[in-house]
Amino acid sequence: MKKLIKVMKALSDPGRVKMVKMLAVKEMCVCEIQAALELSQPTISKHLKVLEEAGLVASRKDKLWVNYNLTDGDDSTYARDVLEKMSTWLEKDPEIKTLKKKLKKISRDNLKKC
Amino acid sequence: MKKLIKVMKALSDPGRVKMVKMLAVKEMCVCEIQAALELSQPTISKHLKVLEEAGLVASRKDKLWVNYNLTDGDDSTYARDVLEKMSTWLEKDPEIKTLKKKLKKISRDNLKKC
DNA sequence: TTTATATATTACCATATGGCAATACACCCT
DNA sequence: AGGGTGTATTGCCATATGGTAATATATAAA
Repeated sequence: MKKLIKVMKALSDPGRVKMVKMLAVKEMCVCEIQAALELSQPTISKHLKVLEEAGLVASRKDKLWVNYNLTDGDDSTYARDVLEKMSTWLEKDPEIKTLKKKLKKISRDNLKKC
Repeated sequence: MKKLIKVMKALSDPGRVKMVKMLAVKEMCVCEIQAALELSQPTISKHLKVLEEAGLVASRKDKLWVNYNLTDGDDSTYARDVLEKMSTWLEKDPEIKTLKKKLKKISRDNLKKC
């Protein structure tokens, strides 16, 4: 039950939902996510932690960067099922579409400062 | 997006999740739900409203009683998909199992006062 | 060793949420 | 009309949540 609640709560925030939709496209570091959404760096970090603790997202260090990606949902049935649904949900949502376009132009290399 | 958030938020509370699992078994009025969970009547009403606004639950008046039941999720894809998943989720959860047993003994007729 | 950069943590604030008691409303039944 | 019962609403409180600025930590480069 607790795990289900964590998954649901994790996806109860627009910012976190956007992050999941973005990470479905590609692995991203915190500063890239920050450039896509307009939230402060600590806020991004906090949200990512919530997603991580719900078993939806995992991180991998690469030198100075921490790359985040979606898990395959092996943490729980809930995580797996919901991630599967998330891959179809919001595909036609205008806000998400715009976000995905924006994503193409974002790379850690063209971010002067993270 | 807003609708998705509402669905997720609605299922971010253990009490509401329990209500959904119960309503999957049978239609129930507020006082029956109250007898099953140990929460005050206003709290139950408030939770049901949240579930209703997420498109997960609907109500039907029968004289003095208001019977609540699950919708078929026609409000949104999210509601439909999540309700479908909810029918399999938590089926082995001990707390839910106990609740379902308790449910058999609960009828508005053997509740002295609602 | 110093400096710079990417991320995480902390401290703090404003708002949202979940809980209840008290009250209001709606619908019977005399 | 009046009383009884089931549900909804209101008002209030404690805690949770989402946000930021400031700071700490970690790694790379000079």
